[in-house]
Amino acid sequence: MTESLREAIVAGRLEPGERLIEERLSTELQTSRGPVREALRQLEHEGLVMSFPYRGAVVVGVSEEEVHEVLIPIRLTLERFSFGKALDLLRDGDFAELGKQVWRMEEAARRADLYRIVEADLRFHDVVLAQAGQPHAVQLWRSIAPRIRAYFLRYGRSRELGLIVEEHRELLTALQTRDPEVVLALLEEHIAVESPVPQIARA
Amino acid sequence: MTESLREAIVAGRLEPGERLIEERLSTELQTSRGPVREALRQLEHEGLVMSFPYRGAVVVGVSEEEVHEVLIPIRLTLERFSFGKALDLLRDGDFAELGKQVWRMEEAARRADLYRIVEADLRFHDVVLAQAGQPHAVQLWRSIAPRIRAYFLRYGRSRELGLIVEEHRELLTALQTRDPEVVLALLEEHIAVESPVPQIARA
DNA sequence: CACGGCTCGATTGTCAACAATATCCGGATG
DNA sequence: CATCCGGATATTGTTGACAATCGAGCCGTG
Repeated sequence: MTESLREAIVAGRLEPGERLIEERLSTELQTSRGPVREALRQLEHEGLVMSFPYRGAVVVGVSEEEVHEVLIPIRLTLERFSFGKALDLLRDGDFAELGKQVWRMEEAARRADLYRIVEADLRFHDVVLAQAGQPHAVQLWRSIAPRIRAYFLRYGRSRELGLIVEEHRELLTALQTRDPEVVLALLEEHIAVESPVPQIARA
Repeated sequence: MTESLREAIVAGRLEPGERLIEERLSTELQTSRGPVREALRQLEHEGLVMSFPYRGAVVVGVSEEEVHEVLIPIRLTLERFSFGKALDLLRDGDFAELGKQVWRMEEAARRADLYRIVEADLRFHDVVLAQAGQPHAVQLWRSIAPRIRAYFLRYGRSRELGLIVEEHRELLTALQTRDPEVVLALLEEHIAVESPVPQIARA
């Protein structure tokens, strides 16, 4: 139910700046104000909404700059760490799930369905993150992922959709080797391409 | 009110693993279950608590590894970006507030009061972050800061307390020069010392 | 006409009762 | 004796009513 609100924002049906009134939402979503409040808090912590005491909540956008300079670097930190941890913990069922997401991406790429590609893309990463057994990393991942999703959908990258599929296919086979070197190298590159100017000072 | 719950966890009066029952908390805190629920959600998004549907909430700890490999690197990303942004935006009032925090740290260092030092330390950084005008950066900062606080208080660093004060004094004067080079160099070092092994691959 | 205070409508915050769900424990059963 | 089923209990999820607060518009006053 918080899901449908999130979708409305992420998919762009609700514009940044738009007010979210609890009572209106509760009637639209066929529930009472309690659950709506919790949903709004959830979205607030996913950075999709900002709220102020006694003044309500508004939809918030993501600047390209913050995506590249904050969200993507944080994502890299989280994934580097978690993929390394997950390597020895992934089981057959997980690989099956990952394969399923790659397959979904294929299907979606065939139809040029950006929405479903991004969905499967993030789900792929979520599966690995979740298996790494690092509570704070998952928690933070789930906090930033929706914003990245919103950004990808709004400013849909020009990159060939097929490339995304291919990269994940490679990532999956790399994971199956359980070799940190290979996996982290691929991962780094996969995420970095979306972050034009890494601002790490070079000696 | 969520403040007092947070304090109890951060200061270690509530051990990791301990259950948090809404009704009990609501009577202790002289309020009803509604606000308690919201507080628990807040703490969940600060990573101090984990909760599961129909099964309640428990206090969660922070592993040293996640602090060094996840929280501190993320903190670095956030502060590098935000300090740069804030440089041109800090006003006299802000510098006054920063000076006040340095003064508080002095006082606390004199008494070897780790709690108040950490409090003023994080407040110092919050002031700058808040002025940078980057909503996602502040939001994420406020999400990770409490865990860092909990970690510092629990595994109080061995570093000389006086050093912390000195570093902030330098940081403040650097900020007043509004020179990015100087500020970022100091900041990088200040935060890095708490992160023994930066895992950035070096060529 | 500008401005400060006041009232009022809209909206969020709080509360207490009720519904739904999970866990624990005892008893029947193979 | 182990195991599975069922009810009792503890706890969370939901709801509707009430209280507190904010912001806009009105009105009097300088």
